[in-house]
Parts: sequence; C-alpha cells; structure tokens
Amino acid sequence: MREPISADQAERLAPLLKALADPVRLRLVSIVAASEGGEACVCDLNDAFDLSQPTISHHLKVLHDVGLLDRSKRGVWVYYAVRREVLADVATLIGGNA
Amino acid sequence: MREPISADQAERLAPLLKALADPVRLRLVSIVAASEGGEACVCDLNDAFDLSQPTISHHLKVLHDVGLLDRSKRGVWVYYAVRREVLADVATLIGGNA
DNA sequence: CTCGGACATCGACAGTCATCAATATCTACG
DNA sequence: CGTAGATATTGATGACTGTCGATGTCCGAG
Repeated sequence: MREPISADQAERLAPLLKALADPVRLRLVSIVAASEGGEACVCDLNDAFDLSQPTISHHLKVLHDVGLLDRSKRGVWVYYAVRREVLADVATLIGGNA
Repeated sequence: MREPISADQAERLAPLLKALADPVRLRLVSIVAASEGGEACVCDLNDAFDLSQPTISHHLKVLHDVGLLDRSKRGVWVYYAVRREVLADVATLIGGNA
C-alpha cells in the first residue's frame, strides 16, 4: 500500500513501456541483451526476423529514442546495446517493489 | 547473457505492456494498488482524473481485459483490484532477472 | 573516384487508439 | 413501477503506429 505514482512519473514511464509494448521490439531488446558482449549488429538482427530492413531499423530507432538502446557505429556496421539500468528502473517501477 | 525470449513469449507479454503503456492507465493501476484493501471504487477513480467517465471506464476495461485488474460489483458500485502476480511477472520478464 | 553493401530516412497506407457526447444498463430506493 | 445515480457501451473523430518500397547516406575496397 505504497503511495501512487505521480502524474509526472506516469508521463515519463509510459513512453518507455510504449517502446517495449511490441513483440518485435521485445525480441530485439531480448536478443541484444543476450548477445555476446551485450551488443548486437543490425545485420544479425535483420536476419532474426521476417521483416524488411527498414522496419527493423525503425524499431531500433524507437528503442534508441527512448534511451533503451545505445548505438555505436564501427566501420560499416552499427551495434546496439541494452541500457540495463533503464530496463531495471522500468521493471522496478512496474513491480512496485522497493 | 541469458537466452532471448521466444516469439511466443513476446506475443504474450506485449499486450500486457501495451495496456500499461499509457499515463492514465499507469496511474489507475498505481492508485488501485495503493488503495486500502487493494481495491478502489470507480467513483473515486473518476474523481482522480480530469477525464470523462466513459474514458476512465474504457481504460479500466483495457486493464481488465488483459488480466491486470480484477473486477467486482457490489451494489451500485464496481471495485477494481490489481492482480499483483501478473504485474510481478511482467516486471520480472522485463528486468530479465531469473 | 567509383562501386557495393550496411543502415537510415521518406512517403504512403491500413489499422489501432484515446477521447468525447450520447445513450444504454443495472441497482437501490421510494 | 418509476426515478436517480453509477457504470458500461456505442459511434465518431483526430492522432498515432507498424509495415513496406523507394531512396538517401555513409563507409571501405579496388
């Protein structure tokens, strides 16, 4: 029976959840998080789905825009990495645990 | 570096997150969870927002449909309660903890 | 410099969503 | 029964979303 979250908190948390509230993006985050070194190349991510390359790129942009994924370009390839603290914060706020 | 979630898991988790991915619904869940006895009357929830009664009713329906809120009618009033196990499961899957 | 490949951006389209006003449903009370 | 209040449903509307094909941008190889 803790205090309800504030309207501000809700406004900040909602976009993060919205970004995660898609099967493709959930799997993207999950695959990246499970990858060696905690990061994955877009080329590999493309292969993991039956979707067009622009669509995957779009989903990655959504996740990156809300701060869930870090992006680093190395040569011709782009690598994404999960920002685990952000993910953990979301989980904590949802779970309502201390 | 655990295993990525399956496509099936993603398809099941996404609707729950989608239901939570709205500032109003986040606050609804939070207010209900923080209420005495773990449940809240719709009349009180209506007063907590600057939205029309049908809109609140709609949001409650969304949350109830995905199984995040329990619903019980007592007399003229309807009470909603948070299904904490469901919420906890979501948090766990997001956090990626065991 | 030019070419090819990796990734992003653009424009479009169909589908979904949040919100409201109006209306329906249900329940207690007289 | 008939009325009043609490909640749900309906229908409409403007905004947003996931997806694609086409195109743009950037980098390394030759």
